Order: sequence, then C-alpha cells, then structure tokens
Amino acid sequence: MSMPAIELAVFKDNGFSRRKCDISGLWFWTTDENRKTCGDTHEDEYTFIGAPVISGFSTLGKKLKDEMRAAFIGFFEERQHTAIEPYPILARWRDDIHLTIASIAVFQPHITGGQVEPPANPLAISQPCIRLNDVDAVGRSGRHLTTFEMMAHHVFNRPAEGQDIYWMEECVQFCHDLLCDRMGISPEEVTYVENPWSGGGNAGAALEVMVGGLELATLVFMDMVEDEQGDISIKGVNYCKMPLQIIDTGYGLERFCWAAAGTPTIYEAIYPESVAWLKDLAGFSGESVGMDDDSLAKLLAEMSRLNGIMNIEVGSDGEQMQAMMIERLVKRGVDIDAERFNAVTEPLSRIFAIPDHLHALANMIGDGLVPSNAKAGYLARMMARRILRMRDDLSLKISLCELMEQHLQLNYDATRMKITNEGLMTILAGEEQRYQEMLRKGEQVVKTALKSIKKDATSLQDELLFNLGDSHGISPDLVVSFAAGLGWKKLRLRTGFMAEVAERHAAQAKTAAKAQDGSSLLSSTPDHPATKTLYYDDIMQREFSAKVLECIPLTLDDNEQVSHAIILDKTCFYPEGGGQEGDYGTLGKVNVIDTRKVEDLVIHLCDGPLKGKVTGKLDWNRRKQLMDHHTAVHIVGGAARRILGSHIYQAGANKSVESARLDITHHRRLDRSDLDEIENLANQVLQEVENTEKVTLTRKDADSEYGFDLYQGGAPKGNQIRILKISDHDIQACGGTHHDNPNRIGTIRVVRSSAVQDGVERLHIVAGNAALLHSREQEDLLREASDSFGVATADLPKTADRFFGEWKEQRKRIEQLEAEIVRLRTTGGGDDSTELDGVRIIIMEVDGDIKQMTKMVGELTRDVSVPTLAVIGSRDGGGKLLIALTEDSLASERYDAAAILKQISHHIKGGGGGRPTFAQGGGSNPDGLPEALAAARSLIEETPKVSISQAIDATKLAIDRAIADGVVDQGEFALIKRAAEQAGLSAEQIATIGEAVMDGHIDEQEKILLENLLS
RNA sequence: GGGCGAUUAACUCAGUUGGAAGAGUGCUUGGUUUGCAACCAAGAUGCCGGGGGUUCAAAUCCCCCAUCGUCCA
Repeated sequence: MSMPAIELAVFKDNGFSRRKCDISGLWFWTTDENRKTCGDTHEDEYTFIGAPVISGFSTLGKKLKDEMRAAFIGFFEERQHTAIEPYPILARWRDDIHLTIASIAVFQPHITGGQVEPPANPLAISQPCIRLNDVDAVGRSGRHLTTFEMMAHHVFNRPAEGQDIYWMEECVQFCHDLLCDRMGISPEEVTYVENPWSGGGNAGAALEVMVGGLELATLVFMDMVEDEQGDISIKGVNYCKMPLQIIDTGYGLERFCWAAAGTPTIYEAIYPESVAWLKDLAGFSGESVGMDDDSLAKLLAEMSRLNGIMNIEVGSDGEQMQAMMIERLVKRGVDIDAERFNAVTEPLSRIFAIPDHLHALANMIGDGLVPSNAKAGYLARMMARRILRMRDDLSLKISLCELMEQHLQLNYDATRMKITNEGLMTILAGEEQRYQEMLRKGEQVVKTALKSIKKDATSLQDELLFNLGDSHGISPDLVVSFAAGLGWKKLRLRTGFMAEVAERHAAQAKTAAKAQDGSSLLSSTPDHPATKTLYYDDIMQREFSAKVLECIPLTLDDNEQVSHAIILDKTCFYPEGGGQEGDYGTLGKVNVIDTRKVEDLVIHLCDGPLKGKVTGKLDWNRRKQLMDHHTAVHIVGGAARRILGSHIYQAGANKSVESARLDITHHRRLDRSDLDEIENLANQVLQEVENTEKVTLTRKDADSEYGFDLYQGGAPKGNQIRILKISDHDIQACGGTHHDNPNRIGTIRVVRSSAVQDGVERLHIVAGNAALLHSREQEDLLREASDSFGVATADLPKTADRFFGEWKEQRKRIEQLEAEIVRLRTTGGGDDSTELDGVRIIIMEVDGDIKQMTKMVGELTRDVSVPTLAVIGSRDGGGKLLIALTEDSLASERYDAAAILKQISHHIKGGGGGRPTFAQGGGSNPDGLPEALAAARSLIEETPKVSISQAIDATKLAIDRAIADGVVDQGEFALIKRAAEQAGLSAEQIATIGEAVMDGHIDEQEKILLENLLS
C-alpha cells in the first residue's frame, strides 16, 4: 500500500479541507474554498513581493535574521522545547557527508538510529547548513542559497516504551500557531501539501507548508525504515514501521525573513547592505543598463514574481527559460528584449550571489575547513573561485579579503569562528594568489593549445575545451575570452555547451561510483557475545587466560601464515583500530599473527587451531612501542594545535612499530623550525604531565562537555565514548591503548613533514625505542658517507658540496679536452683526414659516448668554408656510429649521411637513421667498428664524384649503371630517389619506384620505369 | 575517493613524426653614461622530477613513484 491520507483534527478544527491539486495531483489542505492549486506549481506566483505576508518585523539583513531566529526559538521554548546550540557546519561526526545539509543531519545516524539519547526532547534549534547542489542557481533564481539556517523543532518518540512526546496533531498545531498567531499570516494564505518524504533508508509522511507561493517549512513524520518485506511503498521502495518516531521539521530562516521583508529577491532581504554596496561598486543602476530607475524597478518586481513559477534549477535550459521569461514579461507590458534582459540579469545575479557565497565560505573556513585541491577542502576552494570569478566579471577592483571583511562586518557573527580573523585572511589571500596564478597559467595554456588553430576559426573542438576545463580550471567561456585577447576574435561557444560539460561530468561520476569494494574479514559474523576487552582495565597486562569460543579455518590473501581465526570470551590483545595496528603474541602453542575487530568480536588471526582453555601472552615490546607511538601522536597533535592554531584537525593517523604518522589540516607547508617548535612542546608535555586520564562518558555527555573537537579520529560509533585526557593539552575520544604515565615514552621526535594533499600536512613521528633506533640509523648514514669521503662527520656537507662542484667542473673539462683531441687529430693532416675532390673526409674511431661524439662532429662540420664529411665511431655501449656533413656545402650535395649509415651499421649489428646531413646509429658488436669504418671509406670513395650542377647527370649515371648491371645498391637508390624528388614526382610515385628497386634487382618492368625517369 | 594535466637554465616558458637541448628575463664581463634607466657586444649557467622498460638512439613512447596543479563526487 502507499501512504494513507493525513487526516488530522487540527486541520478540521481550524477550518481546513482536503483537496487535490489541479496541476500537481497532490492532496493539500486549505481554508480557501476557491483554491485549485496546492501552492507549489507553475500557476502559483509569489504573492508577497512588495506585500509582506509575515508582519511584525521592520528590519532587514542580519538584524532581521536575529529577530526572526529569536522569535522562532522563543515560540518553541514557551511550548516546553529546549533550545540547543547549533552544531558545526562541517559534519565531522559523519563519514557519508562533508557538510551539515539539514538540522536532522546533526542527529544522524546515532540518534535517529536509536543508539544514542538526544541532547533534549523535544528540542528547538536553528542550524546553519550548506548545500552546494544548486550553487549555479544562486543569484539567478531569486531564492536559492548555498548557506542558510534551518530552524526546526525535533521530537524523538519511543511509543513502545511509553515515550510519546507529541506527534502529527501537536506538530501541525505548533506550526499553524507559529505562522498565523506569531507571524501574523492569514490562514487563507497557508496550504499544507501531503507529499511523503524518503531518504537515507528512512521514510515517513510529510507536509510541505506553502505560503504565498513559497515553501516556508516542511514537516516530516519519520517512522519507517527500508525493508524488502515492508508493506508500505514509497517511490518504488518498501518500508516498514520502526520503533522510533521522529519529527523532523525544517523552517527556512531566510525564507521567513524574505516573506517578512517582501523584497524582490531573498538576497535583498538578508544581505541588503551588501547588495547595495556591490551595486554601487559595480556601477549598476538603471542608467547603466539604459533604463530609468522606475522602469528598472518595475522590471525587477515583475521578474521576481515570475521567478516563483519559473523553477530555475541546475540543469534547466538557460536559453529556453530566458525566452519564456521574456515572453511573459512582454505579455505583462514590460518592454524588454534579450539583450537588455541579459544586461540586467547577468550583473545582478553576480551581485546577489557574492554575499551568499561569502557567507558560505566564512562558515566553512570559520569552522576549520582548510581549502584544498581534494576532498572537503575543495568545496571551500570552489566557493572562493566562484566569488573571484564573479568579482572579475563585474570588474570590481577589490580583493577577496576586502570583500570578506566587508561581509563579516555587515552580516556575520564571528564569535563562533574557530579560526582567527588573521588566519582567515591569510587563507583567503592565499586563495586569491592561487586564483591569479591559475589565470596567468591558463592564458599560457590557451596560447599553446591554440597555436595550430587559425585566427579566424569560429569554434574549437569539444575535446579541447573539456580538457582545458578539467586539467587547468579554465572554463570554456574563459577560454573564449582569453582567446579573444590573444587574437582569435571570432571564437564562440555553441549554445548549451556549458550544460553539455555538466552532463559529461555527471556521466563520469556515474561510472566512477561503480567501483566499490566491501570485502570483509569473515563471510558472516559469528553469533557470540561481545568479547570482553581487558586492555582498557589494565594497560600493562601482558598475560591472561581465556576460553576459546570458536576457531574458524581461514585463508587470507595478504598473509599466508594465518590459518585460523580464533574468538575468545575475553582478551587483552588489542585489535587494529584508530590507526593503531593489532597486537601480536601467542595463544597457548599457536602464534597470533594479527588481531582485528569484527563488530563486537575480537578476532585473533593465528597460525594454528585451538580449543578449550588457553593462556594468551602479548608480544610486549611491540605493544609498548605501539602505545608509545599512539600516545605520542596525541601529544604532538595537541602541540601542533597550540602552536599553529585551533583550526588544526586530525585528518588521519597511523601507528606502527617503526614510526607513526599524523596528518593535520593546515593551509601552508611546514618548515623545520615549525617542526622544532612542535617537537619541543611535545617533549615538554612529556615532562610535565604525570598521568593521563581515561574516562568513559555517554555520547550525550561527551558532546555537551567537550564539543565536537573530541572526535579527531573520525565518526564515533555507539553510545559509550572513551576519552583520553592528557591534562588539558589534548582531549580526544580514542579507543586505542595509551600509557598511564606519558613520561614512560622517553622521547618524541618529529622527524619530518610531507604533503598529503593541498591543505593537509603529514607529520612523521618516532617515539620511545623507535626514536633511539631512528637516531642510530641516521648516525650510521652519516658515518658511512663521511667514511667514504674520508672526512669527519662535521665536514660532510662542506665536503660533499666541494666534491659535487669539482665533479661538474671536471666533467666539463673532459668534454672540452676530448673535443680538443678530435681537433688535433683532424687538423694535423694524418691518416684520419683526407681530401676527396674538395671535400674533407674524416673517418676515425674515438672514445666517448654519443653525446660527446655529437660535440666533436659539431666542431668538425660547422665551418662552411671547409666542406666536410665526418664518420666517427666509438666502442661505447655496443658501438656507436655518427656521420655528419657540413650543411649547404659540396659535401651535403654529394653525400647522404643516413644512406651511408644504413649500409655500414650492420657491421656492428645495429641500425640507425637521421637526416641526410646528420645520422647516428649504434649496435651490439663494438668489435665490428673497424670494419664499419672501412666500409664507410670504400663507400665514400666509390661514390661518383660530381659537382653540384652535375647532380642530375650523376643520377642519370646511377640509373644507367643500375640498368646496366641489373642491381641497385643503396647509394644508387639514394640518388634515384633524389632525382625523382627533383623531377617533381609525388611521394607516392617515389615510394613505388623505391619498392620496385628495393629488392636489389631490376626486372623488365622496373627497367621501363627507370628509363622513363631518365627522359 | 575518481578523472585529467604538468614537472626542461636563477625566473617565466618553447621544444613538431624519437635523431645536435632553445627563447625571453635575469646574471657575469666589456662598451656607452656624471650616476641611474636604457642601449650595444661577448660570456657563463641544464642528472630535461626520480626509477624501470621499448629502441641502434628517449626531454619526446610505455609502466611505476614523487611533487605541484586542476576538475568532479
């Protein structure tokens, strides 16, 4: 069955009746007999623009928000609700979302799942939220925001246990009283639309509360959980009732403000000063768009009324929407065309979006989020980039910091910020710098990418645009604007291209989502009571006796030693968790290779079977070292927070026997002096704090006493929270094993830091015995190095520097000397250099690699007045050959370096190639080098001696000879090929000739071909 | 978490089908100038991010790693 009708006494008592909407088909409740639509359709325009439906509020902006929030919370406090403080906007207690997207999100999953008691019941809250799904619509739709406060009253009932605080009747009554009594809305304006809600595995009946065409609130009655056998179906998924009944409401603070202000857009209700200031800065006025102020005001008012029914959302076709909007405006007697429409809406949408984006950015960074190129931090960077881009589109000459300062002053209560104002500004200045860098690089990239494209091109390849956007952050419209500045003035994007980009990304995300791995240690969880853990009671306990509950044969992919998984009734083996590796040791006669946790059970991975009663012994050295590292990580984390600032948050950690790693959020790289400071403070703590404190609190008490900074290690599970206090230096929820006396660790060293991603720095830590081993290793390295230099360790840097310098110098000197040797051997006459009809021929064997050889022939063939053919060989690396000719000289006219090389390289069992004036090759038989050089000599001497002007004749001769003896050799072919080229034959024809003669023989047909070429 | 791109002189960057590592700025020296800026001439400066592989030959092609950047979730 589907959801039943929501028939409530409260509706009937207040004169509401149930109707079906003509447009949406949804059932809704109204007091207006003539109403045909539910209030949330394309027929329902905003009715409150210029005519506020909420009365009793005369202010705007932050003041209005404060008054409205106080009114809401006060209203519910008067009705026995406990007001609770808002939660952070970064949802660190959840591992499925980065940001708090709704008030209920702060109670999920632990409270909505029933494991943890709510902080109060019933309660009222106004929770700041961020939603980035509709970020593109912000500024354009008149109503979308990325950040808003969700006011709410929540109830958590457990009817089976007699806890039944209130349900639908009372909830709707509260809502109705709030709207009509407190806010002064007339009942005819209000409709309640029945529209079941589902999400995150839960579902329930729900009412959307519409006033004046605007959804002011949603009331959700969550009492169902997903269940295949369930008897209630919503959107094709089956649900059944659950023991918990939860009232989840959401009242949009900003929307209430808007309805009370009646301004054309929501932005002008909540950020009025900012909007006015930005309009002024951007020079936006009636005059600037060619209208008088009255008709501009009229246009904007009409537009905002229409916005209510336009439903501008992500993915909606901008062009089509715009056409529809203009058509409707014209119908209403507003004189406007597309060009003017754009002239008004383009700058305005940015002016509206900037304050919203600044607010969201302040919320995120203020809560400790560090902008980054990955993960949650990217969300902050994206917002910063959007602001900067819009600023540039508006040609505002103002920095991001100045924009933010202005915003904080006008619209923001900064008392809850975790970061200092100075820290915030440092981060923003950094973001602006990166943005400028991106633009600068972007222009270069565009320049390079467009090199091969004609200046009068009108479009670019899709692939190119996609890649520039993905890889370099240059959006397609930015590419076009860069290109225009560089001379490609006719480029345009085709309409709807931006939508295609979004679609493409969506498709990519879809395929990426497929890859998931949920492999678990055991195929199913055995049915045993939770293992009693001894490691918390006495941290120093090394031995215990226990009973084997189950022994499961097992093979692991990553560890061949493991043959059995053993479950005991109790243990002091610590299972891998919280970044601390599992304990090793023995159980009776078998070895414990690793220890892990599956739900409440500790699984001992062993190399043999066991049964009955056993005695367990820990590998104590290992455990002690792990504890050293784990406690050290807490101390270092606390030290980093005190030195670098309260925005430092743990982004991950690992503790092994050899070392420990701690990843912390910070907006710049750390240098050695930062590390020294942290290290010093950590060791000072080691000295000063005698005892650590370990307490277990309920989740509710832990939250209220210590707040959310407690959960550095990740989202906590369960209602009992173990807390480790190292005096007031560091307080964290942690399930690991820790020293009672930190000074047992001895020493902590922060060895180095490395970058994990932008905005996250990894500290490498060694403590206790590992610190000792580490420094010993370092000393060994130094000693070895200084031994091989034969100097004292203290002189090592100086010596290494000197050796490296000398090495470079000497290498250069050797090259020079080798070139000098070649010069001497070739200029002095001798056997190496001969002359053949005006061309100097140098054939010689040298020492050196191909790089040095190229230097030599460079020297030999550079001088145009001495036409030279150089053939040099070296036995280096299997034999190297290099042939070069003086360019544009008799030598280059007469010989072909590549052709000669091809004929001699087989002597060294190799190949090679290159240009006609420069060819190089190598082989695998250095002993063949003398033969190769000799072959080169005879080849050169055999080559017909012709002058430049006789080139054609020489070719004829070659062809004649080829025909005469019926065999074509390489030299002849080279000449034939060149003749063919000079005769203006196409590449194909030449290739045909080449094929014809390449076999070395000439048949009748080929003979005819060559004779034709001759003539 | 996934995709893409980049890494070349002190700096900013080119480098085509694999075949002799380049430009501009800066630097050094000399000239010019009262001095500076500017100009003229000459010169020096490269493990082409690291490690494997293919090849006679790799800055260039393939694989791995590191770093930086960028987009998406």
